[in-house]
Amino acid sequence: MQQLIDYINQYVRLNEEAISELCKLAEQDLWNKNEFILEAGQRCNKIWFVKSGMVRKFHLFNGKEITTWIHCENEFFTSVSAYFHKSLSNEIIQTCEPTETICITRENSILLSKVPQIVTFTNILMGEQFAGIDQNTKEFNMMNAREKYKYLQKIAPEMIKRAKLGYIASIMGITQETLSRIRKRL
Amino acid sequence: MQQLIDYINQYVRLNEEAISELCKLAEQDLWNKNEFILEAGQRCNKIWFVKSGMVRKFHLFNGKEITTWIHCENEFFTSVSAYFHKSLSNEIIQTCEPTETICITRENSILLSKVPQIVTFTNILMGEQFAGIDQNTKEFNMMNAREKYKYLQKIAPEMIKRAKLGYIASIMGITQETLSRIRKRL
DNA sequence: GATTTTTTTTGATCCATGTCAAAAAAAGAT
DNA sequence: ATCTTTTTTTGACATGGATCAAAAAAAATC
Repeated sequence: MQQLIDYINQYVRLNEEAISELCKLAEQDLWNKNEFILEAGQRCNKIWFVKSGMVRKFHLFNGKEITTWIHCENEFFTSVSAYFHKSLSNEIIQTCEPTETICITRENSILLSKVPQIVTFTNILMGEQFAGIDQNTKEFNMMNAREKYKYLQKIAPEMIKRAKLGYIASIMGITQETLSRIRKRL
Repeated sequence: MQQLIDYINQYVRLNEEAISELCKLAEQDLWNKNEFILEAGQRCNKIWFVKSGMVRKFHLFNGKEITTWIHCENEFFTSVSAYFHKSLSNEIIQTCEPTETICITRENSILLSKVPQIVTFTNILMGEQFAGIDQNTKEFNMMNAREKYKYLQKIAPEMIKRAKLGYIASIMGITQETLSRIRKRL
């Protein structure tokens, strides 16, 4: 739990009370490799934080798995569309390694919104993520495969080091054969 | 101003007081075709609503204009990264047609956060936009040029009808020659 | 540590999209 | 209405990345 507190402390100063509320309302989980944290068709009422390990978000398209992102230590993740639209998820979230997560449910997040520092943090986080996705989309669309790879190396080095070739290729929207060739003559 | 109120009313019920606050704090502007609403290097402390007309967001990359999105009537726009990071904008926002906008400055948005319905609306809007971008990114990355075009026709028909070929091609990350050919044999 | 399964690499070929150049069409200016 | 500028279309050719198949390497299992 300390790890989440440290992370939030980078953005806002949490006092005793805020920390105790957080400890009361955040839930820790332990997952094996390849376990499903969220399956398609489920509702998604949680936002998770990766304490250790790595998780992959993907969906099925014409029977094939399309990986959209991989989250490593100290990142938050959820099915953005299912969480915010309160709809059934078409995204699947699965661990890639043995993983420890900390999660806040929607209910608890409402309770936490009585703690001003948490609200501030949530707003900052939201803005960051929003701006981040906006940025990535823009950049990505204009890049060829090699440029995309270099960009990912810069913004997500852990993912590039640890994730399977096929997953990374899927995120980039190219085949794994092409990614293999790019890596060879980089 | 009524148009903005109507729009917000689709999501939350605004009472007399909320409406009067909004009218006091929202600013209307009129722009000619091709005017710059936001230039590169400026700070961006506003969120705009398109009352009529059309605006284009783009940035420069190797001296070339890369269009990232075009907003039509009843859409909100801002430089997401500059607004949320409070940084200098690398995005440029320009009108494509004579355009009427309504904007809320950051200061006024803080004042408006005393009106609970507005806060609710802001949160909903934020979630929508976030989920929307997330969705688009995912979809787009896996599509070929023709599929992207069909997708845009579905989610942004006005833009496809009214915007210049070159702008749309840029959003799609393809050349305008290719888009011209796609349109021909669609 | 040998065997099976999964993942990555390599090769050959094909196709979608890019590039460059020029013509045609449309929009804007006088 | 005519002329000029901008935008869109068309053609010829080049190329990045896809596809299919198979080999090599790495990881998991017994």
